[in-house]
Amino acid sequence: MVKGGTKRKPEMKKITNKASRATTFSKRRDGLYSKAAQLCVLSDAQIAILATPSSSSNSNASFFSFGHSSVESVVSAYLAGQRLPPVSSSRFWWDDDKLANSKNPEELMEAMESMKVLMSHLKGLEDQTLSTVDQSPDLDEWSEMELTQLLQDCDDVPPPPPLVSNTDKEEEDQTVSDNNNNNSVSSLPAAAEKSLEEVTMDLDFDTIFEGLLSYDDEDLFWSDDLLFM
Amino acid sequence: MVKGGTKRKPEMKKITNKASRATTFSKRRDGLYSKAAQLCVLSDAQIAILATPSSSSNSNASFFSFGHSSVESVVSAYLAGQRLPPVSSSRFWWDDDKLANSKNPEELMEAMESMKVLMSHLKGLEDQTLSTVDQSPDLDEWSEMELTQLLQDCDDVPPPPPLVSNTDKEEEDQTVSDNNNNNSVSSLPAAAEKSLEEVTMDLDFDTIFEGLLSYDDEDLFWSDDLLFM
DNA sequence: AGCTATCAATAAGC
DNA sequence: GCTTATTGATAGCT
Repeated sequence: MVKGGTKRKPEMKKITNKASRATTFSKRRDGLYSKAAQLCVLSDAQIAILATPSSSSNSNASFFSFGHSSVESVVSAYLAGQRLPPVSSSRFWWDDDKLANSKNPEELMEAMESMKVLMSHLKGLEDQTLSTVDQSPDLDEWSEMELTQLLQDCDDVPPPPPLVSNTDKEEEDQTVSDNNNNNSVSSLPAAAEKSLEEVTMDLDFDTIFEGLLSYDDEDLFWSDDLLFM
Repeated sequence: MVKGGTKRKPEMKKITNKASRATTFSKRRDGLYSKAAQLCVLSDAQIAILATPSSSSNSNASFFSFGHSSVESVVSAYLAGQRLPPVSSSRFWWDDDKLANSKNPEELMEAMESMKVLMSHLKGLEDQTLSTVDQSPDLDEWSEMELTQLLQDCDDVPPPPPLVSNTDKEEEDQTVSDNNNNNSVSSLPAAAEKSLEEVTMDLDFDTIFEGLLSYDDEDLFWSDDLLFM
């Protein structure tokens, strides 16, 4: 039969079939990242994209960053996003209303400490991997090293339970520090059980590269700002 | 003559002509936001995009958010991004290396305070505008109210100068608290001099809507999660 | 800002 | 995952 040609203008509403929805999300997200990468190269811009699939999906949230952004700022934002309960209305715990309204200095200090610890670990992570990154663009190699440390660090960083509001509508919501919760859309401990290749996939660095490299090689341009990747 | 038809496959490298680069950035950014909005509707996903044009451009950074994200988390992230010097390698001041390595409790507390003030003001902003938002989808109306407060708040929030690293290569870099610095890519005080419509443009809420509404009306679907906008 | 010829993204089917 | 007809995005022009 014809392999294409049956394509019709899709209705702009939520795709009911779960498998189709996941496929569409994956395809279109790749397209979105590719577009963003092109825009960055053409216009010398900085772009960051955070994409979280619907909670009924099995895939994890992925983060995309391009331009001048450093690796650790990407990972930092990614990590920070991971610390949320699946259906929280605020994307980062420091956006939480309780924290915004808090008059308790200790609570604020605790939040700041959590952030400091997170950043310190990310900084150490950077120092540890910098030499490998600079000499080779081999993603799998340094991603493995980075992620090993990343996942290790994650267990060491105390999450700030009093700062994360309990979501009103999620009955099965457990504590943030529950490391064995596989139902979480994108908990790091769950991710640790996957192969490192899969985790790298979730970070979508390879998707970014595929998108860029799919362009004709002779047309491809690497600016200094992109070389750190 | 023919109006189209001269299009050729563009080289994937930085566009040298400044005007063309700005045009391309604007067009492709709109396309990117439109794609993101479609992906959100089709796949029930949450997407956030932060796009900063090249520093030689006159246009401001814009932020895009869709899905479950609340308005204030969008504005919060937008505001936070604005507080950076133009060519800083870290996107948010709390990602700064100095802060990450700091052993000074006062410095950390100061950072936390800045963040708290920022969030408190954004919370108050939300309370003030909530009634207007709920009853009407008229963007210009509540955006004007919100932005008036937003710009007011901005002057009240003390920036954290010791926490922002001095960029190595920017000689003309001034202090962050210099409210009259028009060379800043996207300083809020500079934005305040524009009409409120233009500022709203920078926030790109209307672009988002245009993108969605350009679809055939009968095919358009509004989920509950989108109604808050 | 608007137009249209090209070219890229992708929905449906293997 | 791979393929291809179709739809959508957009470069160059005005």
